[in-house]
Amino acid sequence: MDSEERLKKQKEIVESIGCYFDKEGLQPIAGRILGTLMVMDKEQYTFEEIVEELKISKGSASNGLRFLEMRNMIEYITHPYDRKRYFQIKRHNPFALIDDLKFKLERMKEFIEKILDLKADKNSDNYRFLKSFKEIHEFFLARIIEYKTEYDKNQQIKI
Amino acid sequence: MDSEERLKKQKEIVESIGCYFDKEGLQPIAGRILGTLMVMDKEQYTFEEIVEELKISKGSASNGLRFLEMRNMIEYITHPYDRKRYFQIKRHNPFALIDDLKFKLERMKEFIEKILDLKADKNSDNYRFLKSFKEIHEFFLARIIEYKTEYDKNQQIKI
DNA sequence: TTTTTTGTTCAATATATTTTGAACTAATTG
DNA sequence: CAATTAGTTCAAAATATATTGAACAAAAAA
Repeated sequence: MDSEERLKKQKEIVESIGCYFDKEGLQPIAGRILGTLMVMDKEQYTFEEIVEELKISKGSASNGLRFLEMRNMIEYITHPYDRKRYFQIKRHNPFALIDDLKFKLERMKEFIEKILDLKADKNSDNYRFLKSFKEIHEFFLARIIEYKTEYDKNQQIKI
Repeated sequence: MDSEERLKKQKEIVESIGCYFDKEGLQPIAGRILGTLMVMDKEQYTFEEIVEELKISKGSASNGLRFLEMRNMIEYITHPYDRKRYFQIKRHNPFALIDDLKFKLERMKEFIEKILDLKADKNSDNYRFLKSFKEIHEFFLARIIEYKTEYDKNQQIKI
């Protein structure tokens, strides 16, 4: 595969990643910025390079980068005697998706507990369903920590 | 706690569940409908009852109910000689959140494989990070099936 | 057949989100 | 000090999404 063909394919993936994250609740431009930082061979982009690469306004770039930074998806580094910021994907939370599930499970569990508490009929179909639903949440929550530990252990063996 | 007080608290939870699902990408009205079906003591609502309970237009109710049905979050049952549809929360997929994670992990894994494949430098920081990211995805994916099986086994012992 | 019930559909309105672009700031360079 | 660099901010425009309400449809009841 020649360099030009690869570049074309990479830009296609940037777009499809953009779409994906768009559906996940990112702004379209934020999705494309993230895609660019993940996919392209260049590992660090300055503000101005993002503006050029994606052909967007400075305002949008500023907004999108702040958005991604706040969501902990990117970060920037700086160099001495250089005011530019070099943006790159944040490389230190590979558990993001799993942590996200953990958060949702916890949140949902809280809701369900309140709901159960307020139900008049503790024998109703909804009561029983929600109770078993809560138990599944607890079951998976209890294991998420285990899995992380197990994964870390596996990693150490590899090293 | 008297009945009136309980009702008030239940309606509060309906609102907070509505907000939560709103952030998760549901329409505000859909979130409230779902909340109502989860929280209130009444287990089945007709179209008209939803309209009254939430004080919304018929169009919104029609739209919200269709939306929730398509997302497999509610269902309706009917009775002979009765044209009304009785809506209730869908009680048969307690693994929804977990299945959702599974889907996301699979989706992300596909993206990452494509990205890795197209990277020019297989020794770059991003390449190595994304590779370990992919491995975590595979690790958890492999376990999700196990967990379901394990959970089902636990349930059978209980019964 | 006419009326009522139980909805759906769709155009218009309301609301929220994204994006731009111009004006601005603060630091650095000449 | 003036000019340049590297952005941020914010109001306005563009776009997308949600909601309403009126008109409609299909089945059942009168």
